[in-house]
Amino acid sequence: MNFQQLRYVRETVRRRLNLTEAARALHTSQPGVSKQIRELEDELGVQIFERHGRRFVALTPPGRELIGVIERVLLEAENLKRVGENYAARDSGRLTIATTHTQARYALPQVVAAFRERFPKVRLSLQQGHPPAVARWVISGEADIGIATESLDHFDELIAMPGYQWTHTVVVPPGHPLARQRSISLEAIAQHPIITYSNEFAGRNHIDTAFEAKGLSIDVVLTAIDSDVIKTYVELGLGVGIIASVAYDEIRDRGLKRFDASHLFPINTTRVAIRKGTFLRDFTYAFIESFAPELTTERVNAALAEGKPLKG
Amino acid sequence: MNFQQLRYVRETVRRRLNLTEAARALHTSQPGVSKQIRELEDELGVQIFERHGRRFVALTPPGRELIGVIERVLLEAENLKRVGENYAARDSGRLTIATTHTQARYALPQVVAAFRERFPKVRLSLQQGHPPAVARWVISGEADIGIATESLDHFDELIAMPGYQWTHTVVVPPGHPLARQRSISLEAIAQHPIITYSNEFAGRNHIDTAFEAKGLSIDVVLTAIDSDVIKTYVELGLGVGIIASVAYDEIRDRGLKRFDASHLFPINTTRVAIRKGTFLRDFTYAFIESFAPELTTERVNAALAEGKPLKG
DNA sequence: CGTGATTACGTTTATCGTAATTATA
DNA sequence: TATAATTACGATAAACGTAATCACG
Repeated sequence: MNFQQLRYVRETVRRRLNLTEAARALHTSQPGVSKQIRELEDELGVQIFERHGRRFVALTPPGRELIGVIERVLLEAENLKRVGENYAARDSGRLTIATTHTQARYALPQVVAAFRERFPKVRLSLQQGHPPAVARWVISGEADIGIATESLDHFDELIAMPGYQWTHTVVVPPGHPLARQRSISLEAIAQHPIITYSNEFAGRNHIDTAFEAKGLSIDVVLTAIDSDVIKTYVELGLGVGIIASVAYDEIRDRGLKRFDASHLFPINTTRVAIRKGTFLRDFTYAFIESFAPELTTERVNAALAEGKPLKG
Repeated sequence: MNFQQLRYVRETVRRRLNLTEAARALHTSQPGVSKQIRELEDELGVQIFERHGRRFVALTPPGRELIGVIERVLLEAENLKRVGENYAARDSGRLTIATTHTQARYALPQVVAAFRERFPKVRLSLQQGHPPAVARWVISGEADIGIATESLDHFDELIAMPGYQWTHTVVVPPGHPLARQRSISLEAIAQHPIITYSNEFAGRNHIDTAFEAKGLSIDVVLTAIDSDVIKTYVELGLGVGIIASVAYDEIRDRGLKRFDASHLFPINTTRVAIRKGTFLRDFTYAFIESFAPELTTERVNAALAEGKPLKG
């Protein structure tokens, strides 16, 4: 039994039992993966994969149990490397943040800038996608931390910690009928076409539920994952924009009339997610704390210890 | 990085940083261990062991962090093997029970007999020692489960579950002054020499505290880890015996006068301990349940899941 | 000096990739 | 027939044991 065999099995499962894909993903040859998996099965004395002739069609019952343990072995093995790096090269390494557009564009720039100044040797990368993808990247280890407003707290494998809270803002172009009003209401908005975030993004749930609660039906003419896209189409007069308050820039967006909508839609909580059982580098703690000052190393560690029970 | 390297490091730590002993314990050569440990250190980029010249004198700070992770990796790797065996050979394998004399001699025989009948192919072994040793064997994985009355609930690495409760019995030889009495009191016992269990054994704590609570000083003339030894010396007239009730055999011990002492000393709880995070074979669950019927597979699993937080 | 870690080196074993083969949908 | 896993085999590299060396207490 060796780590390579376990990696092969894990990757094969992740690639939906396609051994060829797994081999490609791990930059190795298909026969090698095939042989190693067989040897692991021989050593453990059980089949992990159910085969129809030569095709992998499912995990066997022991395979289903094994895959959980294999994930844990590999997770801890990766932790070993991280502990090493944390001492060997305290201030260099790599930090991958999975997040959504709104966070990347409006909430993170200051944090990233400060981080780069403090840890110039750390290679930062932002992995951008919709919230379920953010969660998936963190779970698989492709990203170290995830930052998003939706869906991060729905996964057993993750620990989601509240980062900051925000509300929505309504924007309309200068000539719009609503632009003359002093304040705004859900009823007023509902009479116009709406442009806002796609499903599963940046508090979109909260927008829908707020209208539904008042029995209002709305006409969403355009959805985007991207506040800038939304603002662009609002400027073109396509509708009323509902965006995150942070996405309104006083200077750059002075062409748009803004209404505070914090009383109209529920408050949104943007969360920071880490995978349970992961060892975090010192600079990862620093990044999290810089993003959300309440999330100190101690508190993150406490959350990590709390959430530890993976599965019996 | 491979499992062998991790095993070498773990064993070296267990052997108090003596690499030669570690090599011997793992049936391999000293140079091999030396080289592999160095290669692991190179790969992780940190020293695990602090060396004075060529001697290992301590764990370095990263080493202290690594050893915990290494233990977990290897624990999970052993779980992989157990899962495999659990399916490959459902009813054969090996079960090692660490326990004390009293349990082995009086509480376990029926359980063992029933177990052997149900799982004839499982090789059973009893590892006998004092309670701290029992705990140590379970923690190190040398034993699968531990059964003892003392000290099992003092270890973070263990999950200790209440198995059964028992009380003490006082025994005296026929000619003893106390033998004429109908019942017995702590005050009466304290006037005679006492023979009972060694420290840290079979509720010895409870015996001492009961006397202390009444301000009685006692004269323990002989201690043993072994109820049979105690009874033998009581028969010889050396003193009053205080033993576990289960250790009194109505037939074999009819030469001794017995007093129930359940009202004199606190109730003792014998616990079953398993190491946190361990995968248990089906027959291990069966053994535990046979020993303590309330400890069903479900309850043991629940305790296992509860206790999972190892360390952040 | 004895105990204990490291270095040197040859043997053995395991791993990996290429090419050919076989089986499935 | 295209896709995908297995078998065969040769090249490469890793792991291991023996013997010799070096360093601390």
